[in-house]
Amino acid sequence: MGTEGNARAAKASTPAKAGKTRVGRVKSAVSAIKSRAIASCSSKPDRAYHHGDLHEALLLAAKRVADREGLAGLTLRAVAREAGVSHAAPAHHFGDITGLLSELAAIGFQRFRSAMTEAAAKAKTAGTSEGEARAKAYVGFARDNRCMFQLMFRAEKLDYQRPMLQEASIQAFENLARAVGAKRHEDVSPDHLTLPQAAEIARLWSMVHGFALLYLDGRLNTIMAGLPPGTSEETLLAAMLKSDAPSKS
Amino acid sequence: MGTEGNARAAKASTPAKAGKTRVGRVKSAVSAIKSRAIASCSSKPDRAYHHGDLHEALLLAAKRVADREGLAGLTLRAVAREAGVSHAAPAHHFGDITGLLSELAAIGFQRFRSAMTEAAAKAKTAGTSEGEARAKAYVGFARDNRCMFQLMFRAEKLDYQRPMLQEASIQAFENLARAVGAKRHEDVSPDHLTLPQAAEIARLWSMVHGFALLYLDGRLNTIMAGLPPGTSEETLLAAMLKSDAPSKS
DNA sequence: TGTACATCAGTGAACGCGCGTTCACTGATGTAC
DNA sequence: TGTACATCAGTGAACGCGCGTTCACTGATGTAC
Repeated sequence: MGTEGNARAAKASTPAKAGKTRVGRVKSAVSAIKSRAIASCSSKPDRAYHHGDLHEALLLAAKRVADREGLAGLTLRAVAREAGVSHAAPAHHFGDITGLLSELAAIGFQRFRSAMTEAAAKAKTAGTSEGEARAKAYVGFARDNRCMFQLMFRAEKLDYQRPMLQEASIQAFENLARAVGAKRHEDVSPDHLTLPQAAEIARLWSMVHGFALLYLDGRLNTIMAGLPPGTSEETLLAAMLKSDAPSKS
Repeated sequence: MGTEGNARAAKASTPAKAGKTRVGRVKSAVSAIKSRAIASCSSKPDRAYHHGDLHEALLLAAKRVADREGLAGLTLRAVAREAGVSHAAPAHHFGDITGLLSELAAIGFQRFRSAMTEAAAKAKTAGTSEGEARAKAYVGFARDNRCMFQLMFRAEKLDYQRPMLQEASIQAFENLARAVGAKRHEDVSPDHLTLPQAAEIARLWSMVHGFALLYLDGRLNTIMAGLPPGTSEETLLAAMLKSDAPSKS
């Protein structure tokens, strides 16, 4: 066992946090982002006193709780129940609820970025619009991972000082910036933006983010109600993207 | 008992209806929307055992609590404390926390709509862009009423079945639809939209809504960090709106 | 090979907290007479 | 004018709930010898 245990050797000298998180402080180091945690449903054999990889199991459990109970039901105790361990166990790994949520959100950002990158790659080979594919993947991720998405963009629940989350979210953003750069046939550096570049990033991001959130909160129903019956959100999204301004370079 | 030693004023006795909310059930009728509740900071004289207008006072208190403590701190007991009444009092007026939040959100939608309408009117007389004025008012409202805005668009906390909230939010939407119609020089009926009309409503709404939320959650900082120091969110918003597609009619 | 030992992941009982809800009660009020 | 009364807004004590946190403890594990 001790699949992660060796990480202990590499004592986390990350200056960010003091000793609250006992186990987790090491595992949540930047490099430790484990996207597999959520993606793969590991079939563990019966576990004994020592779980083996409770850290990952807790993240899986948290995802399940979020999907089932919503964000409000996502507590340390609920996650422990879901994972079948004592309610004090999660605190060992994540310190507190913010630690758990921040790591969960970090994994979410990773998967989010992958979803968009893959969609863009597929569009490229298919010869369709990369930007549109990315936008659809953005909204699709929000739809299929409702709670995860809400969590990722709900600053009050997260600690963006945690390097793991910070890095994951910044990478997702840089991906977006680069995509806009490609669209404009410019070399867009996220660190040095011109106002027109920033405006276009903001415009595309806001548009697709707003659409996703209005959709999740059911506010788009007000629009859908005025359209012919049977029209789907996908149709509306596609029409919206088509009506969007062409990139000016 | 009456340890508070406060005032009384007029009285709002009204016949009863059915339902959980004892007092509130009547007051929360559709027509009873009192935007003054939040707008005016009434300076009541000392009230006695009977408050006079505790219903309104509780809404005022709720707004203050939300501004100070955030959405998570907005509980029936906190509102009661803020208003200086017993913790059981709010249940008399709102039935439960959802009742209080829904009514608060309804008032928010009213003020929200007014803010945009007034901004558009001012722009009209000043000869500047009405649409841009509306968009700036949208984001400005979110900035100045952070928690209220979050509440208004956080479906999980609200009961949109309540007529007061339903009506207020629908009116806000119809206003938006009409504004888009004016921009397109078309007669836009929210009940019968063409797909291009719906797409433009969705595009503008999503854009401005997404911008507001990304701003509130601090996500725009990632963009701002790439711009010359001192650039404000207002500048970015203005640039974004300028880069937006001209309405096609 | 076996044994002794240090490590530490995970347990479970206990604690205090703030919450929503309930309910018998209090007392201010308007109104009927 | 005064009195009696019904109404009901607001009180405050009590209850149960789920939460996070703490901490002494348990026992599986790897390793040194």
